[in-house]
Amino acid sequence: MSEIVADDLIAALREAGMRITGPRRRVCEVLAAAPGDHLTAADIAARVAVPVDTSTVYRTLDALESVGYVSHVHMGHGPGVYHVLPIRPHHHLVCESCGSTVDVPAQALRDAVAAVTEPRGFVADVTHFAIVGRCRACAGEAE
Amino acid sequence: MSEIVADDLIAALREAGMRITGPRRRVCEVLAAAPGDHLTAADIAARVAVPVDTSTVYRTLDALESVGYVSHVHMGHGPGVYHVLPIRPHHHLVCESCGSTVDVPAQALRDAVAAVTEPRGFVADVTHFAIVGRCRACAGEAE
DNA sequence: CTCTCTGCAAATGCTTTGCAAACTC
DNA sequence: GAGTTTGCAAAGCATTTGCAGAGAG
Repeated sequence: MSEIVADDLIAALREAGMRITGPRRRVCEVLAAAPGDHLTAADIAARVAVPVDTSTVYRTLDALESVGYVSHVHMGHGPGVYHVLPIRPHHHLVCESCGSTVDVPAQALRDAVAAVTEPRGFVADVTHFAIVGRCRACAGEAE
Repeated sequence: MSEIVADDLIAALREAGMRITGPRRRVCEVLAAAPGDHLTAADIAARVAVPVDTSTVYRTLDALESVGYVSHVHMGHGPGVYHVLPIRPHHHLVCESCGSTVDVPAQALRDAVAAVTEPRGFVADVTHFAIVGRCRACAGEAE
């Protein structure tokens, strides 16, 4: 029941007064089928059953984001990744060397970040950017 | 004496076996003349006395980065920014709304980030990405 | 039937690359 | 001179936009 299905996304779009089309449905299906994944727009375009134009993928992701069901994160240097909003917001640790990623609960850092940003009146969106560095394996190799 | 001057950067390039050329010297001068600034490659190209090609600016920044004198940060959605390595590493708070940035000492967050990443063997480079959100002024307007 | 959405193609913005000529050492 | 470095032009990505036609409501 806490699992998000394609129809939830579709419903949200409909409630926002948007039209339900084949391409949008297909993008929603891909997203719902990959609950924990972080997909690029190109990934989504590649997984869709019937081809959908990249621009449409972006437009659909924007729509889902505006409706609050999807968020995107900027990883290292590559393309941005999108995923259905997790129940628990999380950070992304991206290895600069091998590109692997690890998720960690956002709550772990939220307080620390707030302690730094709040005195300055800054409201941080801590999950919007990745923390880059080196994973255990690559950090080991380096030295 | 703790102030970095263009010649320090030049010297570092020379020590790394690189050649000292007019364009490189000019990029170094711009960087040294803006100690606290975060400049895009285009900013640097614009500030240089005699025109330097953008690709050369990037190549020079890469060189300086490899020598350890410069670092770059990815801000919100726009271009990356470069600056001479500060004595004290810092985070960048970028307002998604107005684009303003605030620097905060990295040390404030280092421990908190380490607490989250170290158990996973991840060595974070916390200053490489900006923390995005809304500055006091824009956060106020929003509501 | 109206208004939104799609696909295509082209444009954009940032950054990188290939290459011949210019310049350092 | 030998080997880097430059400027230029072009390519490379990721993403956005204009527009005419297709499709949803």
